[in-house]
Amino acid sequence: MNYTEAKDKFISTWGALGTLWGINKAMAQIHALLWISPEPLSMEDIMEELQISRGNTSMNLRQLMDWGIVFKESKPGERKEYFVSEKDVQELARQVAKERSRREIKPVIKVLREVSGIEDDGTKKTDELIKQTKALYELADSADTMMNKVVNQESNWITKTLMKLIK
Amino acid sequence: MNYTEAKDKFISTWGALGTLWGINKAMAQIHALLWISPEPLSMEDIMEELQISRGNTSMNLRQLMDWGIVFKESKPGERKEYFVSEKDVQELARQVAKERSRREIKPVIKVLREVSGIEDDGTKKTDELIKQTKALYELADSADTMMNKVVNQESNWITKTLMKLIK
DNA sequence: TCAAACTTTCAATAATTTTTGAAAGTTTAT
DNA sequence: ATAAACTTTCAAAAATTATTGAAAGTTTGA
Repeated sequence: MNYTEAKDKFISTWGALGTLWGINKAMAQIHALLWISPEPLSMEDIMEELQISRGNTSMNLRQLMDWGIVFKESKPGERKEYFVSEKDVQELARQVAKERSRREIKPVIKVLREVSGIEDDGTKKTDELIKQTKALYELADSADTMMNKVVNQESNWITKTLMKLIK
Repeated sequence: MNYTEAKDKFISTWGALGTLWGINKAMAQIHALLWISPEPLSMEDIMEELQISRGNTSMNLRQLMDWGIVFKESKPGERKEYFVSEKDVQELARQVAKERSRREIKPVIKVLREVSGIEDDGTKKTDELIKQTKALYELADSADTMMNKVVNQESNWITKTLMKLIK
């Protein structure tokens, strides 16, 4: 496998993984491209390399910036804007965990707390609803608390902790 | 919030979370419905409650069974088949983690190993490709190893471990 | 063996999501 | 103030994914 084959394989695999996890393909592929690029890339560069439109590129770069894993960079004396990705894998993981918690997990936890907190009328179906949503609430809340713990630690805490758990 | 409101809120929230994480809405909602149902449900029951077609119900029940989180149950003397979900939250988590690892994470790890293992021709772009995909490989591999550790422990290992980390 | 009761399959259709591209918007240099 | 260089927006189109429903398939009891 030469450079080009490896690059293309990485970009398409990352795009496919994104799709599987609810992230659109273009967004994941732009991230992959920037992740392995030693230099900042312009919008033109990205459009050209991934064969996608200007609008698509613009919208997905905005999303990546909203997620805090891609940044704008201006080269002095140039009108064009360039983009770079966060290059540290731990920081990438922290940022993704933080955003998914904030946008997706926390709102669900809130609903689980509300639902499991309804008044128990003593019927079997109400008992079961309360019992099962409470169990889910407790699991989700522990997992989320841990994720946020991770997010607020220094960058290599993850690795150290995982290593301790694994061995 | 009464029983019906709480039930509907739980089912639609679970469906929406599924969608966000790449799981189809019907599949997530069928799971939610079975999760809180004190009794096994027939295909008719599910179609009726969620207002979805027979075909859709059948296909998504199959997927839930493939994931190992829903089971068929036959009531003696009845022709119809009934369905129940795994009721233990830890077992649910283990099973989902195990399947996502097997189907989605492991294949990506394999690609990351291949890509990061290409011959280094000493160019800046090849250096960066290798360095960045290797970092991703190491993170993904640690995370996956931990997940599988979790999967192969007794059911309450997760809770104990999370508790240790959080406190 | 037949037929009733039930489930699965799958081609067609519908719904949703993504992508495009051109117009509108913005910034900067003169 | 103008225009060139660039980015963003958004309605329309395309692509993808989910859903339907009827035909085919299966199982069971008589």
